[in-house]
Amino acid sequence: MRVTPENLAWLQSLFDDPSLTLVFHNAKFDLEMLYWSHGIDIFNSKAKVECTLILHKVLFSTALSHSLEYIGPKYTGRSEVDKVEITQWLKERNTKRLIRERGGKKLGFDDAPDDLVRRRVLWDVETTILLYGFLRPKVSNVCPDLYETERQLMYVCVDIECRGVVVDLTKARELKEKALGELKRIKRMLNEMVLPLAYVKDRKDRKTGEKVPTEIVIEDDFNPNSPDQLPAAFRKLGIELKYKSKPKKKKNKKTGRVEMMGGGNWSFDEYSMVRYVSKQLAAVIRESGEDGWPAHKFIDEVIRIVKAEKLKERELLPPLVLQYRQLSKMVSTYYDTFLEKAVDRWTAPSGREYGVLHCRFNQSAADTGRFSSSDPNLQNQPRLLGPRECFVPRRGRWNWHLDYSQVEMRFFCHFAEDKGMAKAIDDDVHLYVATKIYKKPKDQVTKEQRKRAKSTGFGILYGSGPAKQAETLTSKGLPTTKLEASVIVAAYHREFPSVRRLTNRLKSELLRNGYIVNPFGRRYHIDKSFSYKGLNYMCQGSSADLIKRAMVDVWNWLRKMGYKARLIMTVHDELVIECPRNEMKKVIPQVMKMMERKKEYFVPIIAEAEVVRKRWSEKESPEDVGLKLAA
DNA sequence: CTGAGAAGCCC
DNA sequence: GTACGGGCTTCTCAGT
Repeated sequence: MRVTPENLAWLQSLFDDPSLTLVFHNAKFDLEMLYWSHGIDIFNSKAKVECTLILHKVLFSTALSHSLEYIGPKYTGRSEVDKVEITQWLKERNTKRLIRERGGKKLGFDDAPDDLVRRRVLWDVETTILLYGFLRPKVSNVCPDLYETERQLMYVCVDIECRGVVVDLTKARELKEKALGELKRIKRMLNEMVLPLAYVKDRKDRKTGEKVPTEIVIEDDFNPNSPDQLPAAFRKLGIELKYKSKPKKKKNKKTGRVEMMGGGNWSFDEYSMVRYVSKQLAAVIRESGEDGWPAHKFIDEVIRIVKAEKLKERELLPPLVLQYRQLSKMVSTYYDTFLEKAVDRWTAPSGREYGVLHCRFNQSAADTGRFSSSDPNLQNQPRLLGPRECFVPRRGRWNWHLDYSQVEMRFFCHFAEDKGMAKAIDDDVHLYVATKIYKKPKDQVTKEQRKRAKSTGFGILYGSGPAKQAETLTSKGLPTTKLEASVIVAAYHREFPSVRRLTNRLKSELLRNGYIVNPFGRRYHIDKSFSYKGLNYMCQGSSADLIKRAMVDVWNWLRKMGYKARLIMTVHDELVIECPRNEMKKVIPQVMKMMERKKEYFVPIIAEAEVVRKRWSEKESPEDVGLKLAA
């Protein structure tokens, strides 16, 4: 079937028919395509749109995959034969040789014989319908409300993605040039230090296929990002390599097996690098990270210290490489991406160029139920460095960032039902935990002790033990042995016995049922060997489902009321609303109210507001802009 | 071209 | 006796 006006009209009529239920697998994709590319009005659909991907997701949040290919055969008994047929057909004809003979043309579905295409599409359609028949009754029993939230959330996502966010491309260009300049300077210094660089590597002989040790010489361009060149550079400068990466227990998404992944290579992450330099330099590296120093300041300071302390010149290698990595990351992951992906560009009267970034928000990617974001990912924009300077509100609007205050900790309190922690949650939980662990009054708890308590609290939330706790604390500049960490963790459990009760409860529930379920009805099937993840899934997942509920409520309310304010993004525990100034007083307090849950849980769940007038990097408090939000 | 591993950015 | 949660993107290198 082709895209013709008649066909589009027919599609629109389907959406307008209140007696219909339209079932898709990954409906969001189709809705977005129909709306964005073909102008179909999906938002006022009278027909009910359902999605088998989401049905599967709410029942099996942690499944390896939610794709039709994966779950179709699994639950409907349909074979993959009809589907594979066309893939096979294409594969046979898309070999390198055949493509070349054809003059570089790669074959697609359009080129395949009609009957193959038809069978392929029919497979999708029939499998989806069968899947719907299987999943929908289960969902109606298990978690109808959760599903309904996710279902409506599809429209919210489509709206957010199509609207996009505005970026200042002139600023991106400026920041990129600046970073490039710094990179040049660092590269010059590094080249001076390490070139020429020689190392030996096993290379496969073209003829025999044997591995032969081969000497490689880097004459004029050292690449700090190269896993081969970096260790060679360290060795050449006489730095003894000490630290190796550790393997991690992971579930292989392809095989579904639990395997040890990675590990065994020389490690040059920041944590290791800091340990290769004197403590004065280590302190600078840490401080610059915490405060987001500009590159030139960092480099100058590092050089100053090496001179002042009469350190060996080679100590410059680790910090310079770290700075090089940071800058190249900013350029390739952020500035370049903005410049490449921004669309609908325009030049303002000021002469600055702007554009719109349409990233994707995926409501079904994370095991816990959280949102993820990609193409580009808006959820990992650096907090302290340049990229946030590029994000600006639309004309005439301010961006309101409404974030839940310590929401995962609050759900943790809720599940543990710990009265002491509950009392301290609106004040300073970490300080409170410190008073208990160290048996000291508030005013005698040192900054360090609070830091340790905070880290321990998160460690517990993440299911970590003494070894990892010690590592984390040490990496944060608080040297801690495994033994010391185990003392702190023990003290934590001594003071908060409710936490052990909670983890035990989750564990036995997991062993009994094979899954645990959060207050919104979302199920987590977790491998027994990963049962320590249960607590985190409950806290992270409940937070995710709460904000998802709020997003749907807010979006529906804004539409109903006819406001111009719009949701433009979410960062896990934060909603961003672009709001015309004349609507702020009405909209923002109401949105916060819709996010908050002051009575439903063991502790109140509350939101806080900040506002962006010019750039994301310059968030202000409501008082700063003279807006008083009613409590 | 794809996949693995390492690194680093976010909550 | 164990063991830090959830994402995404970039780079390099090896093997297809």
